[in-house]
Amino acid sequence: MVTSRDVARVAGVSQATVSRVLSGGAKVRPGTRDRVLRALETTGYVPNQAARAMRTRRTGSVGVVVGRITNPFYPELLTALSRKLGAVEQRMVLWDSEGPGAQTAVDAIRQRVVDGLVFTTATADLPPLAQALASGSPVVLVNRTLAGISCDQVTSDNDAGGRLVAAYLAGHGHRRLGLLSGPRGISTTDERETGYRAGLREAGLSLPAELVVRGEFHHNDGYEGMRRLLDRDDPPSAVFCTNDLIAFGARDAARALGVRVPQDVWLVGYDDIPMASWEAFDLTTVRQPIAAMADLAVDLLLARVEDRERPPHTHRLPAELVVRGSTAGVPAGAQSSGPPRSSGA
Amino acid sequence: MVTSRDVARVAGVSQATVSRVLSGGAKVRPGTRDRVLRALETTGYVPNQAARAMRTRRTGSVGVVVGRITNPFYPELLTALSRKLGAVEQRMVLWDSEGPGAQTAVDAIRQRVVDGLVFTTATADLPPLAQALASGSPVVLVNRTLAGISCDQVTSDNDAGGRLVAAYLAGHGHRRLGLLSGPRGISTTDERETGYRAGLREAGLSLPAELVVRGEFHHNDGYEGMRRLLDRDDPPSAVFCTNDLIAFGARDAARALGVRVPQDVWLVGYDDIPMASWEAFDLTTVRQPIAAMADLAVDLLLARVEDRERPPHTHRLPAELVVRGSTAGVPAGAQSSGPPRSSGA
DNA sequence: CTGAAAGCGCTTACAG
DNA sequence: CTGAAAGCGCTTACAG
Repeated sequence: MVTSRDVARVAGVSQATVSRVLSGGAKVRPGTRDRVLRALETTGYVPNQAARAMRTRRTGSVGVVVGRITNPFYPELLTALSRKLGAVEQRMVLWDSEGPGAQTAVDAIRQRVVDGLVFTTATADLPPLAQALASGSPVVLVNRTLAGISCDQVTSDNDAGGRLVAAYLAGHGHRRLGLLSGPRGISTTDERETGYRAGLREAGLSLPAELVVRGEFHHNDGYEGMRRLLDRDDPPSAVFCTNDLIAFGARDAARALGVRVPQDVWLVGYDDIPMASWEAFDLTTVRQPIAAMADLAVDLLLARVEDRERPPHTHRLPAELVVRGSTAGVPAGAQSSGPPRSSGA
Repeated sequence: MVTSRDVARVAGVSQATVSRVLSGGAKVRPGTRDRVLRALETTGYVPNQAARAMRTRRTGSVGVVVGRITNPFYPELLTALSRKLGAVEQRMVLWDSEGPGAQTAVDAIRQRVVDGLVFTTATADLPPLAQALASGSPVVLVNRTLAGISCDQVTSDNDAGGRLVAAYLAGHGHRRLGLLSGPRGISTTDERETGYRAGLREAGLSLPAELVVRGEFHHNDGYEGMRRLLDRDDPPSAVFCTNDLIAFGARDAARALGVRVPQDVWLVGYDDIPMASWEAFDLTTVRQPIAAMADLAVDLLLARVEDRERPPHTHRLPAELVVRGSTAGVPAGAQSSGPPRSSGA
């Protein structure tokens, strides 16, 4: 393995000078620089990152904690984070938040393996996260956020997204509305639900408790939840699912029961993952600005690595409704259209 | 930040003794060990990984290069790799093979950021991979393999998988068969196609050139390819898609054209990603042993990190046919059933 | 502008 | 069994 000392010998300079040429910042006479550059070339030198990290206290790596890789939203977010990190020349060290991953990730900051951490699935009772925050480690939350903690956070405006859906459905004459969601206590879906309820209220509608079904965030939960709604004597004419995966399950349940979408029931999801546009689902959904969220999260984290004292902020980026075939109308307000036929299930 | 020197002072021993207690291997008198252990506890010491890496020339991290995160197979493989790496207490540094990721990953070995690299999307003309192999860096290929290179490789037996599909379809009376695949030159799908052709040949059947459509590996490629097959006067009665994503696209195309699956056409995929079992697709497919592949790949890589001279091997793990609703029969041989009605498209 | 030197925080021969 | 010391490969004051 070739070291900066080897390069120095070839260039006929001191090892420190090689380091200066590499760093770019320091003043080096052009002739000297050229000799070093040539020596760098001939030796094929690559700096030892471990040594550099020890001296500079910067690893050039960022930790990312993702969960539920089974939800295709996370691979999307992961890709966006990976792209951004590559663009700012940072490496990505990845952990799964299921299992001991979160703790290992937090340890990695103290071990000087990463400079900071991006959490994508923060929950209130995540001890490792609390520990990281208590020790002042650079941490940013993206996607899921946590109220009342001092930490940079990035989310899309889930409340506004839920309102968009409510306004859209109410604006198209729906009066009997359902909700399929995940467990409580998760910021994203809680906020979407809150916005949805608020939007319905403003339209003079309410969300009957019997038309709200909660499960986990899997396809099967949407499937079972939708069955329950459609098995009723008084099923909803439109159902909002707080993420696309649940909506896919719901769509499949409707298919299995012979209930047509959108003729018999409208379906709206949330996330706009790529599958949402597939023919099988053709799902109206709320699109999160994933790339912008990832970019901002990384920028905030790196800023905090440089300055741990900067005041933390929570950022809510706007989301937009994407209308597809699972609802049969243009967005409310853009054009009027009659209410859909009520469900025949 | 607390160092091993701080721990030593608290314990009243030398810094070297702290290091010995930490390493576990060295002999330390029980009383001394206890004092160090207590000091470790009270100080909350965490070893600096950068310093350790510099001394030991082991980073405790493995690089993983994944591509096409848009194909849900890769998140599955990634999860399996992540799980295995966690189990052997290795960190995962992730790069996307699209863009400069592969080169950055290879550089990371020389930079001593990772001890070795797992490639999941090797292709013959990947210069960074060639470079890594030429320099003798620890590298293992999983999923996609490359013939004629000296490197540990792990794949499922794609050839046998393709044969399974051919035997199954031929055994159920299909005589006019189609193939939807990706571009040539990728080991996985090439081998599946080869096996499929061989299996058909053995059953006395051939694969007409006009019933073979190639695209990329996206949903839309399957969609367009299936349209072309179904638009023919003489469409196939069964179509093998060399991965599930293509099969989903094909399924959606059939749906759009009003062609029923499996009544009008049988559909078989490859991978058995979780979505394959969703109602919308209910896809007969070939299941790859992803966890076993990931486990083996990591074991091989770590073995090579310890001994770069060990002879490389290519491992092919068995795959199995999973029968679902996109074909209307139990596996050939298990029970006889008549041929399906021919396509009405 | 450049070199000699210190030091980042460990591990591991080398003595004793 | 334990300590003093060397050294992994860098960066960055400190002199000059």
